[in-house]
Amino acid sequence: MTSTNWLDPVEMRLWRAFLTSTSSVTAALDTQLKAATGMSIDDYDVLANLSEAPDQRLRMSELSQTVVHSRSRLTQRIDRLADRGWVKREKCEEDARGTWAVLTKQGMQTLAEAAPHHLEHVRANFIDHFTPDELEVVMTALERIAASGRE
Amino acid sequence: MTSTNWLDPVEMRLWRAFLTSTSSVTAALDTQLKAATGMSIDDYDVLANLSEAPDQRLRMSELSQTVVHSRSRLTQRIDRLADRGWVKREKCEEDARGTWAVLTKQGMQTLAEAAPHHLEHVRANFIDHFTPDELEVVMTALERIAASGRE
DNA sequence: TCATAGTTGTTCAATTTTGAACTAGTTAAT
DNA sequence: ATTAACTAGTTCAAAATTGAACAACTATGA
Repeated sequence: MTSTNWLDPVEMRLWRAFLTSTSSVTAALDTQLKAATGMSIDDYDVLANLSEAPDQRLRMSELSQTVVHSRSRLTQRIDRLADRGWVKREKCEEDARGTWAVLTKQGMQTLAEAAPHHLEHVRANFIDHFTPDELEVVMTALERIAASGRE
Repeated sequence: MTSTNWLDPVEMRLWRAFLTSTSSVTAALDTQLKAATGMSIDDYDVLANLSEAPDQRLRMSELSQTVVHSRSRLTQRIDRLADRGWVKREKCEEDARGTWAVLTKQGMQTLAEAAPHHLEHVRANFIDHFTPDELEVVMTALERIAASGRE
């Protein structure tokens, strides 16, 4: 630990704004999504990531990294999504320890129905608050942060 | 709902970066804070907000807004913080329905010990990844988002 | 003044998350 | 070839969160 611990006022404002914007955007979208579809924002996130993966499937461990879930948390989320028929598990041939999480037809359809509604809310609660210039800068910076978390 | 639902690629990257950076920064700091002090990042957030409030106290409802917790979630967090002796409740004179959450001496001290360590991690995981220019832009934008959530 | 509506905070049961322990399979090194 | 170390995913009990229901109080307005 160095001695330059303290945040100056601007840094503190950034940090606070990050914490608060994070929580409030997530909470708003979660509420809206649950009301409209019964799924949480984390459920949506899982389905959306699977839908874009080759063959609509990802290994449990890779998925757990991209949605930033602990392994057990993802196991149980996939259990619930499988109960609803939106996702299924398949054995992994290349590595007998592994499991694929696979988006089902029904999951794809549910996602397709949910998406326009949800993205509209993403716009309203988040995207529309940026100017085009800000959008570029914030995206670049947050991508750097996100990447640093994967090191 | 309008028909301009879909996000263009840049907007989508911003949204993804926000989701991922959010989760991974929070998760990293939470782990570090728990290891060092036994408190979660949400606990820290409550203590920090109380410490800066007049008289080191806030009404439950106000605190629940600033830390973006549901009322019941805050009730139970304060229960736990009170069990540890870091916070206490006091009846509110002006409004007999109300309760003050008050930071105790011991809570103040615990926070003071945790802060340098924690803020160092906030730097390492978040602040240090921005250039000075970005910092300004991102702060302004995220403050706008945070404010929109309080409307 | 009285009723209605709204606010504050808590409680409770159901759901979800956490984190350590575990099984099973793979990799690497000697 | 064995062994040791590592990785993938699940299980389980404890802890935390959710959201609806509730009791107590305050504000509004006819």
